[in-house]
Amino acid sequence: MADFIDELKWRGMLQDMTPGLEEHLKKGMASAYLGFDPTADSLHIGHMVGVMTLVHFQRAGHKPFALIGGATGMIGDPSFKSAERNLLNKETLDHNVACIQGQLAKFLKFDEGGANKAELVNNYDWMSGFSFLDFIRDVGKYITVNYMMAKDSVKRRLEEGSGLSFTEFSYQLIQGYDFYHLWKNRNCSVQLGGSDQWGNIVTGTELIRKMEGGEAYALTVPLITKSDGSKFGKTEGGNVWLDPEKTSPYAFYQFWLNVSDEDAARYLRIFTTLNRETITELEETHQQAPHLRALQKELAQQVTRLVHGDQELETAMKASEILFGKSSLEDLSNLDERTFLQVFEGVPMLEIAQTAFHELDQVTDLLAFEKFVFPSKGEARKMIQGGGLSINKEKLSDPAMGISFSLLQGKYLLIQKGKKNYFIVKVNPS
RNA sequence: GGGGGAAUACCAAAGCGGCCAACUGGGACGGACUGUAAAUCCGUUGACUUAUGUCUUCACAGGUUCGAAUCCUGUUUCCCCCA
Repeated sequence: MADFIDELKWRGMLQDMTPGLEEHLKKGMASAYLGFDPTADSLHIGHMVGVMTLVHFQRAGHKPFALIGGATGMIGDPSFKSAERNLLNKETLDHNVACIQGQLAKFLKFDEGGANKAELVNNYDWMSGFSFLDFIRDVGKYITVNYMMAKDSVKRRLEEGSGLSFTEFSYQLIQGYDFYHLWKNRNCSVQLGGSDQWGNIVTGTELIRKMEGGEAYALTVPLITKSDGSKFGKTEGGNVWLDPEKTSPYAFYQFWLNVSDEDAARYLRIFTTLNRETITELEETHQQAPHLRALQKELAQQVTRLVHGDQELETAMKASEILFGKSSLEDLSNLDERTFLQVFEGVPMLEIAQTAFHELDQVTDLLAFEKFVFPSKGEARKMIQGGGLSINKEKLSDPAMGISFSLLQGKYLLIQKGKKNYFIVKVNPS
């Protein structure tokens, strides 16, 4: 069985750790936790680094806890104060917790894991009944304000002069208490987290030592970066979510496929469980034939399969093939309607009555119809003249041409603006 | 409070009476090339349109002129210098 620390090291996932952690883990099965904020009903790929850290922890024979910040998520928003809103919020949180748990189950073994099966805990369970007075007396007493203010996260805010509410200031104490609670009740001796969590985590180990003289450890993973300096995990459309409703498996697959060469090798180490030899091999393959993009393909397939399963991966690959491969009108015609709709799921679709459709004179009339593809005929014309428009995969050359395209499945037209922008026109009989 | 300067399209920045819908760079969007990449090259970038046309723009409101983004007056905002 792989050694957790070694594993993280070669994967480039080890930022920092407290002394003694390595020895501690060598003694036998240990437990660690990592927190997620239930701010939405889905995780996004930024969370996956944390998830994978837990995965490696479990694969190394240890017991992972995924902590959902039900309590911290609740106090995070000061506008939810009234009892009524609070209750509503609780429902949302429950919903979010349930969704996130479902997603985590794809990565971690919750049921069949045996002694080191994963567990989900929610800090709402132990924080909700904790009175403020009890908290500041039993917990706050052990940590000095001086200590808390020395944290980078706090220091920076003070220096910026942007202000820091007491609530935000106390956050590290609450997170510290979570660690204490799990250490005390669940024998959880390690907290994992992103490098930005170092200060909060260490407050926890400090609390454990002060309150009970106990020993606990911290380990952080580096922030995921992109080689061009832009923020990881964002596309023009926003976050890349794990929820297929929010980010289609196709878009998800495409995200990974489009990762730069430099990033691909790193991401392969971080986001997949492929072993060292396999990755090294892929890197060599890539070196010899970079245009084949072996790294990206493997990365996209691995991660999409992990998150969405084989079925969805297959559809995503098929869709990519049709959208970007050298597909023709013939290939399109050969698709059955179900596959067609699946491939073009999420593509804007305009429904148009047959009578109205036949009244259109030129292509530009169609393209500017209800401002669907273009806001004006002028723009449509310019795009056609620039050679940037295809219908049913066949490039248009004359802006003044009439409409004489064969409808796919007798009712669809596939309009393509540029390389990646698709639109579908559906002609309805009647 | 006194003196000087500036406001131009998504951003930056030319233009200083007609040749200006406005140079140029960036960005954005297309095309070629390619690896659905990078780099490079090309095109488009006020609106409607395709006629060698119309309309709306150069802080805002007026004025001079056949004609102004360009000159004059007032207003607003910003910058610099002196108190």
